[in-house]
Amino acid sequence: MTLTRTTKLERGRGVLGPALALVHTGRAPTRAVLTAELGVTRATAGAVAAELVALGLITVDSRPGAAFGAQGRPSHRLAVDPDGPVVLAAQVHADGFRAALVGLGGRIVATAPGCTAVHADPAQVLGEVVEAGATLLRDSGRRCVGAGLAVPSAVAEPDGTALNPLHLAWEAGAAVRDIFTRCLADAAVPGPAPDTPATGYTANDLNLAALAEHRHGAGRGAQHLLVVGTGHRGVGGALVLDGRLHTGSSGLALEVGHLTVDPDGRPCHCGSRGCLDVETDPLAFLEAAGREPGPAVSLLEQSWELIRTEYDTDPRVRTAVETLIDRLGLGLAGLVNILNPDRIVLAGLHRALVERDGERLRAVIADRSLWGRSGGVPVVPCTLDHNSLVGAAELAWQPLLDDPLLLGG
Amino acid sequence: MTLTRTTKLERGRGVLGPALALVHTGRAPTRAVLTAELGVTRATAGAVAAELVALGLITVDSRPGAAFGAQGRPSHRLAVDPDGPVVLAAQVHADGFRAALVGLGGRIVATAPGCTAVHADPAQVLGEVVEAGATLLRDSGRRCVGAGLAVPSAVAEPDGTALNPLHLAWEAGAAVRDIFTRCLADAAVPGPAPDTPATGYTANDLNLAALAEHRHGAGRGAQHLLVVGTGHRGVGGALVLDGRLHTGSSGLALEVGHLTVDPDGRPCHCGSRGCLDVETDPLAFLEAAGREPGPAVSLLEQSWELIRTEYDTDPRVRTAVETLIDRLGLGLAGLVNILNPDRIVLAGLHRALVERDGERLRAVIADRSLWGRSGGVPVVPCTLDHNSLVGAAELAWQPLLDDPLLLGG
DNA sequence: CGTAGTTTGTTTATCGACGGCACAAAGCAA
DNA sequence: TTGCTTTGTGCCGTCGATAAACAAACTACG
Repeated sequence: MTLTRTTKLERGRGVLGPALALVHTGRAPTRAVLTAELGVTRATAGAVAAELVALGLITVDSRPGAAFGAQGRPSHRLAVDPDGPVVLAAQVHADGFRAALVGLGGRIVATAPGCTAVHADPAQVLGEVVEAGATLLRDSGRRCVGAGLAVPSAVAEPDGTALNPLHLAWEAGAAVRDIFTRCLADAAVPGPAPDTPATGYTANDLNLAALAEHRHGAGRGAQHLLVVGTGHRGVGGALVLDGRLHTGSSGLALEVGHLTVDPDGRPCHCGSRGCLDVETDPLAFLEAAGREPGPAVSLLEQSWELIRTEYDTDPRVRTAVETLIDRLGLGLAGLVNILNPDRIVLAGLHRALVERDGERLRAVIADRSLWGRSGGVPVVPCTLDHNSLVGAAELAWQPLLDDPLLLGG
Repeated sequence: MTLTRTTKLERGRGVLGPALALVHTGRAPTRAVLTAELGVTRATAGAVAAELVALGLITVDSRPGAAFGAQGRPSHRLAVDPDGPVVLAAQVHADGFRAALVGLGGRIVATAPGCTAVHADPAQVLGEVVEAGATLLRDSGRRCVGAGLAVPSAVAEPDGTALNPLHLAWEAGAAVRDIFTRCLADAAVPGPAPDTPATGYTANDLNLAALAEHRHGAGRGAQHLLVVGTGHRGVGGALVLDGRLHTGSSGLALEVGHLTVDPDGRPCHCGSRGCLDVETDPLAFLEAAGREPGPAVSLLEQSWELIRTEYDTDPRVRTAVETLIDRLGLGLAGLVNILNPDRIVLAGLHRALVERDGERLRAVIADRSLWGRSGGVPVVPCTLDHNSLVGAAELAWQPLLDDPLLLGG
């Protein structure tokens, strides 16, 4: 008696994760492409796709007429299941927070507008954040398989503490990841395995923005992606290597804010002068443009608005843009010499700078980097809305992208 | 009739490579440890070890009395086979070159002393290098399974051209890897597969030194290893991430020589002032110590000698050491902020600096790096002789470490 | 209009690496 | 001695994946 009928649906454990990742990032529109990308046979790719469909993660559009292709038998389109599970993503920032449900493919399914709730106690803030997310979940009626949080602070690994949550009035070293995890358990937010509470994945917001841009935005396809950007104050960096966030040995890599870009520049709290941090952030821009800075929280919006409306009319604005581009270019050149990225994506105020005068920025980088003359790194603005939020969702998806069978296989 | 006797010796394709790497780096002294490190069952580990023995790569010391262990059944020692295959490793530098045969475990089996042969034509130099290696091979009568070359120049990927072979009188952009491969074919130096010529793996000497130190020297066990060091002139860096050399998107990463460490310092050919390159190399040291620099080629030896003999007697030497340590510390702090390594290994002149006053260096780094106060990165001198040579051998071993069955399975 | 050619998808048989388990071996501790 | 602990091996099952043949769906072209 050999009734070993366990095959067929149990297939593809090893390549199941990579296959889901390919559909998730839009790099596998059909099973044929999936076959090539995974380097497996058509049989395997077909079985894997069937398994992912059975798990409710992707769809195969088999309707007659939906097939497409130039020659030979047409393909059926592979896509993320729009009715599939979601993750709870959240971002806290100086203005308050934002919670959202995010599906595979980085699609934001529902979002609760940012509520103002700056409070010195992280447990209270994260409690409200999770509560808002849980409400979204209940209203949507969808299955939740994880949760991720973006914070405006360096996050130490592997303990998940926030080292410098300057804008949140939290104490340095707050155990954000543990607190977030506890809040998720209190609100009974489930993780990938049914009926077990979600782990509270947490990371720095710019790091997560980088991850999101790499998978769904301006960083797609880059092997060594460098992301640099400002928030309201200061400058942060992130590196995505071979598709994974590089956070260094203890989560503190890419603290690029204190590269010297002007030996005679402003004094910085780090003790040096002319750091990237104080020379290319919104405050420095407003000063260079001769504008009175408004409330700290909206310095970034104020700078954006200024560049958008007065770049062509006010020469001081144009000069300020050029000054910041020169400083930023110097800093990026230093990073290019050390990291040798194949693409640079800029966020925050820096995004506006590259949008306004990308040629000047690229020229400065090429001129000041050692090997710049031969080639030159592409420097592009980021393209995703809410990239930190989408990045937080990526963090939550990761266990499933590593092993989709966690769902219930 | 089911005579499917193909099992048993064909076992362990997937874990064979990692297993060899563990024995190669000395992290698997017994099959029991191998079992734990690989995360497989004892049965698999045993079969894998037997396979590696059959391939002639490792030995299991089964002699009675050679077993050891605290409790329970004693273990037999696993070791690299001292009579196993070797690779041809070579290094070219300003003084000439050195060729060697290197066995698994980074053991130098035979070496030809450096001959002086600085010539403007890389093909001629590499021809002599390979000839010397081939002679060593013939004399030893051992099986050769690959070849690696270390050059004092940035090597561009994936084309393998030398971008700045300053000390070799070669033209920039020389196709070193191709030339090396051709010389190997001319001399009939075999690669891993029998009777097929070796590929001429080539990389920067400091990068290879870093790889060697990570696998067999001061960098063992580090996950994020930063190596910085000088040659005769200039400063180079290298990063080993999760056991693999990180060379950036085109082989040009870790060009750390042009970090600014003294805004008022010496002018550098890069256009800036006070670069790490010109502030912490042997020439800068000799100047700071008030010594007349000798012939450029031996500036490093001259500096070493000076530190060894006059550090305790001549206050100018001590001051020069401290000055360079302060400058180097500033540069390393910048790198720590960007890369967040868990260990730093110093080579060349920098090795002597950390040996003389490591405390001062660590203090400077901790003081100038953002998160230095909480922890502090271990900074240690390199420990291997001829680490670039051993690193070149690692490059040659790599295909076999990825799949030992290349040998003839 | 029909046939050839091309590419996609599925079915079936089989392979091979590894895990599980039972058992044997080799030392130490009473 | 008799346990106890740890190491090493033989046997079989299982699971992920391949290979190869077949089937399907469309284009190109005479």
